[in-house]
Amino acid sequence: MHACAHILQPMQAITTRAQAADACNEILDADFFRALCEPARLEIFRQLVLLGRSDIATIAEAMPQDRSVIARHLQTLERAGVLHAQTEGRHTFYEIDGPAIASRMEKMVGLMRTLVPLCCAGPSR
Amino acid sequence: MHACAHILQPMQAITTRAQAADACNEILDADFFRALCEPARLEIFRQLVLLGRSDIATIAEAMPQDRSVIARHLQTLERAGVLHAQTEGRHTFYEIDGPAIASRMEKMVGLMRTLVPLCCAGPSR
DNA sequence: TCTATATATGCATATCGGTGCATATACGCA
DNA sequence: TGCGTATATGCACCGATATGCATATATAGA
Repeated sequence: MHACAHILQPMQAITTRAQAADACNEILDADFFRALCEPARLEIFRQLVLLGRSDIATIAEAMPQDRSVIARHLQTLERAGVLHAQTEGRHTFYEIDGPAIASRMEKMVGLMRTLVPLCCAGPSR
Repeated sequence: MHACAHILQPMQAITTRAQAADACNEILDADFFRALCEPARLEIFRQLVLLGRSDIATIAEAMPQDRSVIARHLQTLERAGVLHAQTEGRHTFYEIDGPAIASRMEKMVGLMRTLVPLCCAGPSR
């Protein structure tokens, strides 16, 4: 079992569809996906890639929407675990939480790989 | 370079934030996330885990919504690349496209891991 | 303390999307 | 061909949400 096997396989083996369905409830989070399904929020994410850790005003400069709208989108992304927020004086700085996102998505990849032999290979069998 | 390194690293090295931002446009698809952000569609996905390849009526039996609603959700999931559709006579069968989802998410994981040293470690530096 | 700035929030509005019903279309079967 | 079934689609309704403006709150600096 080599170094990154944890990416491909979940902690404890899933051998039945019922177990896989339970794992879906644990791993697939609607709020996480909802945070990333909005073009405006995806653009904010991209701006944070370009700018690195930045405050709201700096991010809003690169976008057409009102600052208050950007501030709310940033809150949404932070609550979904996509960004990390840090307040310093009057400024609130946001930063992409890359490790957290990668970790969540690794679990999803592991789940999908588990699903293949269980339910992606023809009818019930 | 061992077997699953492609999961952790993108095809060609990304060394600048501008390149990373371009990669975001390629890899992060709003439609894909939108398909999975709706609880009803996530439940359909879970039903397909439990049932395996099934037609619309079978899936709809396990859900409170009207069949037409389920049919539309299935179309949405199929267009987003989450499910695979196959019509046989009067029936349309849907199946989770596990390999496709895993492949997409692996790219996302690779992107996130690339992002960490570029823009998740403090302000512009 | 007073002022300017950064962010947060209440509110109204417009758009988007999920839902159900009615209906159309397509197919298998007698 | 005629009937029943499975799916697709047009339509209207309604709740959720993105947006912008006005305002409140908080903080740094003079």
